[in-house]
Amino acid sequence: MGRAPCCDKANVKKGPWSAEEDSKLKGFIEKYGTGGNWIALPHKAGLKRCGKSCRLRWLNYLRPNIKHGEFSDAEDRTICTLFASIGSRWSIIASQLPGRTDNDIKNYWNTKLKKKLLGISSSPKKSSIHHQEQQNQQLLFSSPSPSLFSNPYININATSTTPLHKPFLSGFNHQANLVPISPEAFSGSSTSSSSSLFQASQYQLKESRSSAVLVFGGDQAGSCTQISQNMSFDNFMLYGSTGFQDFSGLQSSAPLEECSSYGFDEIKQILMNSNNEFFLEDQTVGGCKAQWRSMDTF
DNA sequence: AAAAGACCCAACCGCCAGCAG
DNA sequence: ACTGCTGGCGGTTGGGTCTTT
Repeated sequence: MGRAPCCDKANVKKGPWSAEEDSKLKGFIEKYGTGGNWIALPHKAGLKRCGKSCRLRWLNYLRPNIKHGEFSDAEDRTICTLFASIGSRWSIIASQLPGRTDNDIKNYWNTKLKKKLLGISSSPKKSSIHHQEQQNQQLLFSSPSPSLFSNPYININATSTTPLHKPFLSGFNHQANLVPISPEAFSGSSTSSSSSLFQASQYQLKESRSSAVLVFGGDQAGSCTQISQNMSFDNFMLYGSTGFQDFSGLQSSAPLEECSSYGFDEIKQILMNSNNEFFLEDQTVGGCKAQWRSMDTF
């Protein structure tokens, strides 16, 4: 036997909300709050709606300070970066964009941003899509053009031959106001050892407020190959895991500058010369095999 | 001008985790 | 420990609108 429905479906209205319904719901919540019970709310507010429907309407439309309309470039970048890092965790992504709802971002991603990143025009002929993707891929993978590093939408991903955690770190620079992602954001994808690593990463993020962080891997806090100089690298995201499975040595917390084995120019050169794959050898622990790919893998 | 196709987005659906009894 | 309920979430849908033919 299935679960009992949350409401009497025969007696609830469905479909678009009327202005009168909006007004009733808004007025009630502003006056009494939700009372922590959405199921009972519609009856109290005099609405013939399912509680879930009321909740959705409030959260996505009626709630104060909801931002509607065009997404800014900064918002685009934040969405891209987070999507590359944590995937379709829309509620988490929304929490980094004040005024935006998860539904809004999800719709925006599915209808516009994804296409924008792939360089697909708004009304492509079907046969041209594949060709366009191929072109994009070619551009990302083979061109050593400097434009590669000024394209705000390029994503770089790293994977290990023996993946342990995905992702173990995500660093992003949202304007000057960097907001570290909490370990809870990755529940289900982390282990105790990666949690320890994450704590170190969080510290590093805070310390590099005005610059981007690139981490390739490592089995100790101070051994991650990373770049944190003042460079316009805030559009790049790379994550991966080390080939080492033993995280027990996690205890050092070397300053950022000291644990960088590679400079920006070196990384740039490696990426330009790579054939979709490269191996980074960290002076401390060995290294990690990393790959990068174009956005069409999303 | 009309039909067809594409796009957009509000809303729904079903699953899952957490909690209370 | 088990069960049922609720809130929260992500995926999907459907219908209105816009664009193209």
